[in-house]
Amino acid sequence: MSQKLNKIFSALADPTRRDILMMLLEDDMAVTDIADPFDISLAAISKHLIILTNAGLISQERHGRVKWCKLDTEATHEAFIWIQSFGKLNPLNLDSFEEFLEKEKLLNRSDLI
Amino acid sequence: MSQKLNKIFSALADPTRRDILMMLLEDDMAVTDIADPFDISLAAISKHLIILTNAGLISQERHGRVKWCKLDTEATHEAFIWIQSFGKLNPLNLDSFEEFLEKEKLLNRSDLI
DNA sequence: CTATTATTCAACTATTTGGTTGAATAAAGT
DNA sequence: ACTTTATTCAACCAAATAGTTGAATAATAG
Repeated sequence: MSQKLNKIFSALADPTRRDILMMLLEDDMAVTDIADPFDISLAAISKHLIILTNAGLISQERHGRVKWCKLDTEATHEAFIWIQSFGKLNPLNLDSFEEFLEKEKLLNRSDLI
Repeated sequence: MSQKLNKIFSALADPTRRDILMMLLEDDMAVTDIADPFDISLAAISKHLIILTNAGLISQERHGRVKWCKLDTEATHEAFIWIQSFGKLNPLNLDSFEEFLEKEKLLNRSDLI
């Protein structure tokens, strides 16, 4: 469990990997398509995807020569309940990620860097 | 915001730091007392505390020569809502961390390593 | 069969991380 | 004043991380 949380949180610690997860919120994607918007090599993206897979945050399935990546919410759930255990939190009932982003923009504008 | 999440998640990625946070759930503590149960140097613990502070996960307040550390749930909250934005999660209503741990033991015993 | 496309491997590099030790600072206790 | 206690600083080290490039593998298309 500790090992698993290590992997989950260090996977989430990288902004490229968080971006990838957000892209996968919209739809499952192939490795090359995931790499497209980024300015780093395909090999680097491939490594990120392996890290996300080992953390259980995504799963990959090969179909022919294309490897499809999809979100796997189970690990996310695990991190979620770990954090929630700290209590004193206000769980939100957001219907969508867009709503979340909007609130972030309004509340934390100073913080965007 | 991205910067802040980088710091929060990489702070949470280290098991020593997560242990420290769990200790602080019980009560505020001085640096030396936090270091006591660990097998690493006081200087190493001091560094961990600086990382937790920079991530906003704890706050430190000096009283005389003793520096008291306390949980700061705001940053935790931020990570929480980020993760929650992935949806498809089952927020739990745990009354205590003990209850959380018990469930973890029962459900994930295979996973303790 | 050959070329193209999708993905990963291998070797390498620079930077970051988590640890060490010994010295430094700062506040209290005697 | 001197000693002890609490914490951090500085310099160092080993291992991990995120990136690179070029070659390798594997499946599809022509």
